[in-house]
Amino acid sequence: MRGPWWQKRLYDFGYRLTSPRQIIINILRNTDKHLSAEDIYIDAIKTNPSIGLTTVYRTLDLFSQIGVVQKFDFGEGRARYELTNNPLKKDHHHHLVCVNCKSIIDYTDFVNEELELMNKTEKALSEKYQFNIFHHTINFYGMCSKCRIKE
Amino acid sequence: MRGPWWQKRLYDFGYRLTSPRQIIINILRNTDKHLSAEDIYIDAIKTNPSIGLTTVYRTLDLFSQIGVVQKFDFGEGRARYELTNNPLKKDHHHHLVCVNCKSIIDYTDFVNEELELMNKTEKALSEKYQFNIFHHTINFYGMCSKCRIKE
DNA sequence: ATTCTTATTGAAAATGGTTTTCATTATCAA
DNA sequence: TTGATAATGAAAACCATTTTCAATAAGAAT
Ligand SMILES: [Mn+2]
Ligand SMILES: [Mn+2]
Ligand SMILES: [Zn+2]
Ligand SMILES: [Zn+2]
Repeated sequence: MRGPWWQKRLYDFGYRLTSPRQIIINILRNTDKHLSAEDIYIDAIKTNPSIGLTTVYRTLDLFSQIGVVQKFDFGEGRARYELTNNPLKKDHHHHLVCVNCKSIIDYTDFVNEELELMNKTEKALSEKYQFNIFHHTINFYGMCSKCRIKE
Repeated sequence: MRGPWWQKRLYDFGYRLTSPRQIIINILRNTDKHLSAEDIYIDAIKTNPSIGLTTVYRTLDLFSQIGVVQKFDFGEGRARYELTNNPLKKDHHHHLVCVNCKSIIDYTDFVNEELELMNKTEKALSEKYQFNIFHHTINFYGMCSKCRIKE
């Protein structure tokens, strides 16, 4: 049972360890950005030109389901993905989204206070509404400095 | 300058008051749900069968831009819309989303505490990252009681 | 009330991200 | 090494949303 945590995750769910899955994980491990399926595909074919975009979608779906990656929709008409435990990233963070150029900033300011409140809220909500809560998102939407200058 | 606030909004931006726009507003005024463009379209053609789905999309876009409606993406592959000042709804609220059946609950528990923290965070973020922040979202994702029973 | 400008509309076609299909290939337990 | 079957890639299908364009209607000017 040696190997990275995400391989254990695959194993536990009865999924196989394949080359495309390893390549995709490595791409996500080596970026601090929020990549789209196409971003990942373009990067992946540098390593193995025979990988299909379909497989990228399927893999990201699978990883989302077993909690290895998180899928986000910031309202640009395409999903973006982030490795759950990315060594290059701040651990738990929230997002600041530019509605104009769609750039995304990970922030951790007040994140401890946020988390404390979110935990309290989560507890109350799960009781009151009988919800089993898995995770949460906090997004701020606005306009970045670059976009404001251009206007 | 008489008339509802959203009509003033149209006027201020130089847009015209049209029949489809009135119909769509009325649909949103009379629901406490989070409607998709198609939901609205299906309801709209009951009042005026000649309305096109294209117009529904264009109208919702316009209303989003001038702040009359809020557009949400809960990760189902389609957008949902909510009137900004809906008399049937709690004023400022956040969302609880079932990842299985996609049902959405508006909650206001701890919303004052949340808002207070969000304001503080917003101030810090807008300074630190030179962002002009317009609005925010808080979503909890989980599984509703009905879906949990079925599993 | 009538005219005129142009914003708005509806139908049809196009777009583009994502999913489905299906025959082939690769993983891994036996 | 073998067999069962999970995973893959290419092509086609899907489907929410956008674009195009000619016809219509809102509302300012007359
Ligand atoms: Mn992030
Ligand atoms: Mn709501
Ligand atoms: Zn920007
Ligand atoms: Zn549910």
